[in-house]
Amino acid sequence: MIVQTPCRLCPLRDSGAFSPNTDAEIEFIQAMLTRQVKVKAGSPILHEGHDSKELYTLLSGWVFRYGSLYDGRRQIFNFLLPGDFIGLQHQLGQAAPHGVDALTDVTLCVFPRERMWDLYRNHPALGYDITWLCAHEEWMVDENLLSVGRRSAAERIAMLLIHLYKRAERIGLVGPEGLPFPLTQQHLADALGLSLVHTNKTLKRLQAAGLYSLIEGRLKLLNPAALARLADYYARPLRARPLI
Amino acid sequence: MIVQTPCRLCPLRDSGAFSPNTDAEIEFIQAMLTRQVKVKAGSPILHEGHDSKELYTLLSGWVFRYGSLYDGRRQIFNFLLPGDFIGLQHQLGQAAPHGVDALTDVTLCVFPRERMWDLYRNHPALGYDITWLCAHEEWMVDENLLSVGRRSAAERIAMLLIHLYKRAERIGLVGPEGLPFPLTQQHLADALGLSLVHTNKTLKRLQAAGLYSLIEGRLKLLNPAALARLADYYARPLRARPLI
DNA sequence: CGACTAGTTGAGCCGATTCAACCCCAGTGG
DNA sequence: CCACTGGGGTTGAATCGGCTCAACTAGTCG
Repeated sequence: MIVQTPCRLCPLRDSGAFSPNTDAEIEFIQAMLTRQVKVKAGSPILHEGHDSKELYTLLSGWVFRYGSLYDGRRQIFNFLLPGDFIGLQHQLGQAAPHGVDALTDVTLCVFPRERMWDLYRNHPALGYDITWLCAHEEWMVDENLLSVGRRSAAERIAMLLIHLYKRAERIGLVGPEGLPFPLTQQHLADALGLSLVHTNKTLKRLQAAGLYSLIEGRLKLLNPAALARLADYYARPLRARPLI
Repeated sequence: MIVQTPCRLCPLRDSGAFSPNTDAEIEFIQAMLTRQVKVKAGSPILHEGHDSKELYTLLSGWVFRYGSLYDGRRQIFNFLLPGDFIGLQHQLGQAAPHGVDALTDVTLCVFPRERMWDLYRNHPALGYDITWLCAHEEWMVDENLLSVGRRSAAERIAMLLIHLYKRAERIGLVGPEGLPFPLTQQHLADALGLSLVHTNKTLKRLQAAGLYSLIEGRLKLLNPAALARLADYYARPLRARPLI
C-alpha cells in the first residue's frame, strides 16, 4: 500500500498535542516508514504469543492492548489513541507478552524493527522520545492498575471515562456532539477487571445520576467535577508529547 | 558519600544475568554516576507528587513502586530488585506519578537526570538499553494488572511468589536456605489488590497445601509445578538484560 | 513494663459474580 | 418479504469471594 501523506504533513501534527521535530528527523522517520496499513475493527494487530518484526504508530482509530489466561479470562491493559506507539514491549524474536486488537477501523504506520537501531544512533533525540513514549504508556498502565486494585466499580468507571475523554480531547477527537466512543461494555469490563453485568449496572447508575451521557455512540461528560471527585482524578499539566 | 566500587567491577555483573557493555560504555556510566546512597528499610526514595532531578540504579536491596488515593488506599505497582532502574516514569519538572519506597536497606547508584541526554547522544546503545528496561518494567506491570484484574486471590499469590522467586534466582539471591523474603503481608496485599486479612487466610491455605514455605523470612517453593499451574505461569526464556 | 509491629483467626456483611432471561437491531439468506 | 441469527445491551435473583470489624498472640524495642 502506498503511503498517503508524507510525515511532514502528518495530520496528527496539526492538533498541537505533539512536540515538533526537525526536518531531518521527520525525513528520517519518513525513510524508515515501510508502508501504511489499514486494519478492520475487531481484527488483531499483534497476536499474543507471537513475535513481530514491526513497530507501529497509530495514525487513526482506536486500539487496545490485552493479556489473557488459559481459560479465556481477559484483561485489557490500556487503550491506544492516534499518535500512540505500538509494539515496544515485544523483544525481537521473543513471543509477544500481550495482544493488540483494533477497536475501530484503524490506520497504522509500519516501521521495521531492525531500523530502530539506526534511529538511536542517528537521531538520539528520537531515541529519547521513544523512551518517553514507553514511560508514558507505563504510567497509563500504572493508573489502570491503581483503579483495578483499589477503586470501587463506580470509581473505576468514572476514572476510565474521564481519562479517555481527556486524552481524546487533547488530540482533537471531541466534537460538538461529544466524543465518538467505540468501546462496548465488554471492553469496559475487561479493562476495569469487572464482570459485564456489574459494569452494565454501574454504568446505568452513573448515567441516571447525570454524570455522563452516551447517546448514539457519543460520550459527553455532563458533570466532570463530580466524576473527577468520584475517581480521585487529578489532571496532570498537559504538555506536548513526542510523535514518531 | 564515596563510590565504593567502580562500575567496571560492579558485583551485579558477576551474576551472569546482565548483558556485557563495552569499556567505553562502562566508563561513561561511571562518569555519570554522581554518588552512591544508602537508604534505610521503610524510607521513601521518591515521593508521590514531587519531582526529582535524579535517576537511580538499584545496586542492592528491594524496593517497591506504588500509587495511592486520597483516602490512603494504596496499590503497589511492582517490586524492584538489584539491577533495576528507578525513576524513568518521572518527567523532569513534573510531579511524580508514583512513590518509591525501600523495602529493605538499599544501596542506590545516583545519576543526574540532565546527563541522560548526553547518554543518548554519546552512547546510543545505552539509550536503547534504557528503553528496553522501561519496556521490561511495563511488562511487569502488565502482568500484575492481569493478576489483579482477572486472577483469584490464590492465583494472584501463586503468581507473585513464583515471579519474584524467579527474578531473584536469576540474579543470585536464592541461597540453599531459600530466598530472603522481605515483604510483609501488607505489602503482598497492596500489590495484589486484596485486603490484609484475606491475603493472610489465602497465604495460609497455600502453605497448608504444601505449595511453599516461609520460615524465618526465607521463601521456598515446595511445589513449583502446582504453583505454576495455579497461576497459569509461563516461564519466558531467560536472556541477559541491560544494566546501566 | 508498655507500646508497637506483624501475623492469625472468627463472624457477619456486602460488592461483585454467575446464571438466566429478555429486548433491540442489523445483517443475511431463503 | 420475513424468518433467523448474532452482537450488544438490560434486568432480576441467587450466590460467593473477599471485605470489614474485632479480638487476640508473639516478638521486639526503648
